[in-house]
Amino acid sequence: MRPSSLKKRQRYISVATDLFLEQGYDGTCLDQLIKHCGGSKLTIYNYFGDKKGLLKAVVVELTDSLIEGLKFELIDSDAIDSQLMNFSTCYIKYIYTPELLQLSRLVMTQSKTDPELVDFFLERGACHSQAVLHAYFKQQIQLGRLNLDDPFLACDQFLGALKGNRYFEALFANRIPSEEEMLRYAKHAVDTFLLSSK
Amino acid sequence: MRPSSLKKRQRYISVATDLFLEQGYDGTCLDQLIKHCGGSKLTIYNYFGDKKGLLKAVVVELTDSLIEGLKFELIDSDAIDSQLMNFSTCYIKYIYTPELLQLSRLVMTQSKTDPELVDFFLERGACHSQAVLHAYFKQQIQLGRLNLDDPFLACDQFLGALKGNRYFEALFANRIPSEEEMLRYAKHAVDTFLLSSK
DNA sequence: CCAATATGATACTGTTCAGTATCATATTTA
DNA sequence: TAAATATGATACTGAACAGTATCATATTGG
Repeated sequence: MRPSSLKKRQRYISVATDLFLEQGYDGTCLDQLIKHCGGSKLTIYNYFGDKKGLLKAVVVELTDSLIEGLKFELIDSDAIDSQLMNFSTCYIKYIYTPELLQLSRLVMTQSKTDPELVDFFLERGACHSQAVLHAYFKQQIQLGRLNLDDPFLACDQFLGALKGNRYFEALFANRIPSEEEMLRYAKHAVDTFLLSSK
Repeated sequence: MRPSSLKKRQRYISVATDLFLEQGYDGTCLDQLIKHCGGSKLTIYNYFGDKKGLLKAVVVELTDSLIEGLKFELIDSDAIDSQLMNFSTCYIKYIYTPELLQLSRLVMTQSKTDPELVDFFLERGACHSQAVLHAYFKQQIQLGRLNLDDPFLACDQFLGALKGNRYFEALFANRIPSEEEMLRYAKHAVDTFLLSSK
């Protein structure tokens, strides 16, 4: 690839992201991508191999970028209540990010044709979140600030509670709660969790 | 429609269910359906209008049948612990039913082209489960056996905890836990919940 | 500057498939 | 039984689209 082509490649990925998220994989044809970006099919096939390769590039890039949204500041001196609340609001905003919801639907449509893509997506999404929280739980247990029989399961179910049954309405029908509601969900989940683990 | 055609119509739905669940909506063509069932396209179009109509019929029938799996026996004299455990094991087996997972993926692929179908599916799935549990919670609160500030949210998050983060691995990648694991999940969720609400 | 190569523009190929058309045959109802 | 109608068998139409082919042009490294 030519040095001058790097930008063009990025632009393909960026526009393909918009199109795939908005119209789905099958709903997007490569001619449409070219209409937006210029270039030609030959170039796209040089860069990405085939349409699936383009999708993979889109998913890699987007998961990378979304994962940034899960970074939260942990102030050591804070009580566990506010630390958990901190994580939870961050997590709940993350899972309701419109792009993540669209991406989830996009990836799921590939579960039959590209299971590896689904695995990749889960690795960088659900599994990663859980690893972050799990590390925190184990730390707090060692510090004696938390008491959990089964930290892994506690983690799994606490994240489940944060999503709630409500999350499926967002995932399937794209109905996203207001930020105010998200905070309510987070608070309720944290309160309930702490009542059961102190 | 002829009286003698009712069976044939049922057979179309039944075979289409298998094909759609196994191969997806776009992955299934009507000629394939006819290969299995006999008949002809004209008949299919008479019965269902178009391919989407067939899908709708499949979803209606399958949600109806799946919802039966959520019936559980409630013994009044039982303690709330065992009643909740009863519901929870039933619920968790329900959500991990292979057909429901396949159906969920099938319906989600239609979120852009047929949002009404998605609403219908949510109504008969997630919303219905929540209504069942919510009714039970309110009853138990009135009986003074349960203490919840916000029964609706408690319900939402208890169902979320039962699903856990783990559920997404099943939904996206079709990795289904063993029955033994399901029972562990249910027990942990119930124990945690009761610790926080008594 | 020049050969090697990447790209742009465009047209083409081959396939898949929903939906339609046709006509002969079977079923129903009156 | 006869007219009306539903079905079966089959072929067809038209559109969509991934992937390929071709050739002229632009960019690169040596």
